[in-house]
Amino acid sequence: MQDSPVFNYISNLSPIEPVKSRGNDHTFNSLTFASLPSIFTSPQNVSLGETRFSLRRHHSSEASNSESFQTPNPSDKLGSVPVAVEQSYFGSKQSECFTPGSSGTEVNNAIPTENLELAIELSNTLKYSSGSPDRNAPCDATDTVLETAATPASLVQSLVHHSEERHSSFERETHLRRIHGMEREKEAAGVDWTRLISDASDLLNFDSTTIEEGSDGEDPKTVDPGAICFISNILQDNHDCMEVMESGPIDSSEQYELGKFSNQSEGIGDLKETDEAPAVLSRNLLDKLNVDDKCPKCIHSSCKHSSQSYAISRRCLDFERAETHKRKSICDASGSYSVPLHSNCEVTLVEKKLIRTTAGCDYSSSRLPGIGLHLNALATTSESNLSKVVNHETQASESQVTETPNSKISSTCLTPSEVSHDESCKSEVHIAETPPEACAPVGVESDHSSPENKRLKSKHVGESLACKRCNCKRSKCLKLYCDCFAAGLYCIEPCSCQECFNKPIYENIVVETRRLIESRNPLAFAPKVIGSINAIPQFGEETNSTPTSARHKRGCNCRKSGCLKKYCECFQGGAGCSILCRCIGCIKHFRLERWIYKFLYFQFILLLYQIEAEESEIEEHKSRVRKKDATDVGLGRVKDQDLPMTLSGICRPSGQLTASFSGKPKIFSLHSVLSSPQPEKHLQVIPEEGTLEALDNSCSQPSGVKSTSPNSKRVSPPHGGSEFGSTAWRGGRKLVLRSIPPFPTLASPRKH
DNA sequence: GAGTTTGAAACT
DNA sequence: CAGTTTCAAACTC
Repeated sequence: MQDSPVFNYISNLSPIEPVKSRGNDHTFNSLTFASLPSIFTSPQNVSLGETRFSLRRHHSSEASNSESFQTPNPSDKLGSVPVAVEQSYFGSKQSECFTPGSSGTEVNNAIPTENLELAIELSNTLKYSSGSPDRNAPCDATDTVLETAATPASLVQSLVHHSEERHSSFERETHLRRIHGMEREKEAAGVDWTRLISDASDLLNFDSTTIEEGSDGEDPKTVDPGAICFISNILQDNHDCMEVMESGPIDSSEQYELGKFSNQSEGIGDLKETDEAPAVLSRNLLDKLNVDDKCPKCIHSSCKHSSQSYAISRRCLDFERAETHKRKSICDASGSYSVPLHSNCEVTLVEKKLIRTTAGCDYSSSRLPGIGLHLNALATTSESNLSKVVNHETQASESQVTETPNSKISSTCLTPSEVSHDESCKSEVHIAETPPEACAPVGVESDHSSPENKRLKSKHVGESLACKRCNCKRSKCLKLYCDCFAAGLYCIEPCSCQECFNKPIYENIVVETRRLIESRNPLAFAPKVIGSINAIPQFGEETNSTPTSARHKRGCNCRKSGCLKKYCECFQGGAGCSILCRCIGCIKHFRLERWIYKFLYFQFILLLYQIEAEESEIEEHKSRVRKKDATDVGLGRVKDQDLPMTLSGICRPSGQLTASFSGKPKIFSLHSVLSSPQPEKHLQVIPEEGTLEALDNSCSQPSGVKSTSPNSKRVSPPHGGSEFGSTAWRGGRKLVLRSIPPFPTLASPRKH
């Protein structure tokens, strides 16, 4: 094929020049036009770049870790993913009850770095471990993959525990060296580890092409949303799992956790909890991540645990820091130890425990009176569920949930994601009880200096994700403008809002307003970013290779930001833009678009190839006809088959209308193009300004047969066109690439 | 820190 | 439903 003159001709064309887009700009983005060879790349090839990216990221974080270990620098951003991961899972350590000015500062700086690396290792490893859909059990001893995952996991556990115990830096270094050693082993493992990274890159499915295309050698921190997406993806997997299991009973492991922790909290005390917590963290994290792909099959505890952990993690983003902040206060007040919380069960129970144990001890002067329940949770709260989950605290729970104006609990920090969880996993309702400080990011004191708040907020917004600290002035925090209100949260002390009505004392107003808004838009308070690909079935997406892909529920409408700034809700939510987006100039648009580009380009090549073939055939036929005409001159006989310009000469029966990529590209009729329904707005073929576009305009006749003259004579094509134009008119035929069939039919060629 | 830009939400 | 206004966050200087 490559030796054919057609290909030589095609190779001389240059139809893939960057084109000026029009209309829906993200539809035709030159950046996604692949070179010819890449047309035939499989989705796996697409992920190669992601793999490279992931590797790059991996090494980058690795280097950063080493460096950070030697010279702990709290201001070091350490890359984007690490920050998010670290802070989501290990952030609580940063605000432990270190004595100010003590040597703990150094430890405090170093530990998160370790955890950071561990988190990366863990995420990659566990993602890998979840990559096999055949796995039924999380602890299959024969699964070497899982073994690979388990080893660093145990190390993580060990390390976290060590860090919790504030071991010496030498010991930490030893562990780090062990990790690095393991990593080298894994790298030596070769293919499997590469797959792991590749899968992890899929996990980091925030469209890494942005980085690849736009910035070689650019600082990884530009991909902050990826960190968010990373977490979201992890969590979403569990969310998916949770959805499968949403109506299941509370499983034994949960009860076990509950009971265990309850026993701890009741029988052993804070000190014990402190010692156990890091290990619990590790286990929970591992369990959560390990169950990623088991969900469809498992009816076991891991799933429930997973669903819990999802909420845990999201909640950890909110709570851990605040929790430590609160605990710090407790420490200051009572001298007790901090209790890192990493499970929602634990959160709940320890929350309650703290409430109980600190009853009468007003550890936070900033607490607001009122209920601390998410509004959605309020609507869906079931006493039976409450009693089911926390039957040992039924009384307290219900009283707090229903109405506790004098409760020490005042506010809620359920994330939007949890809103959905409230409905599907009502066993978590009890977790809604949260102290108001829960929304305050760690390290941010609850002062009211608005600018500082603002700055710090922007600094930590990617870290804490759901900690809304609004600054509303006119909306009274009763409109969706208000992040707190939109997230279903009451405004709390760190908020700098004015004339705020989004407070428990105005509960009726808040509820009523919510109801009003929900009447207009039932999904107004739903999570803006949904992470499951199943939530938005999309054509062309590699559903098999992409486990999850966060998407904005409505898509963005960005025009100027290129969807690369936080103005973009997709970007902000760590989600790649999707087919739902109406954004203009988005350079990181959903991979579907790239798929379309490739498809169109391939179509175009096939079309040219066919034209060339037909052309030679026609020329041959013409020569024969001329000879015949020479003999029949004067008779004026003109046969229809002698007119290649008629529709019949161009088109083929629909049975031949195939865009099949297999077999010889013999017939790719324009019939489907010409007779296609109203072309989709953003699927018009506009490879080059002034060429096809002009053709498009000139060929807007629905029949598309104007190329035949009234007297059945060939119509001379216009001259002087571009390469494509000349091609389009070659042989006296006008090629009308007015549109392509609607994409769904493209996605399923069997329909043709 | 003030002013500008941006895009979602709200409104018409 | 489309266009406009309002709003608050993000961003710039």
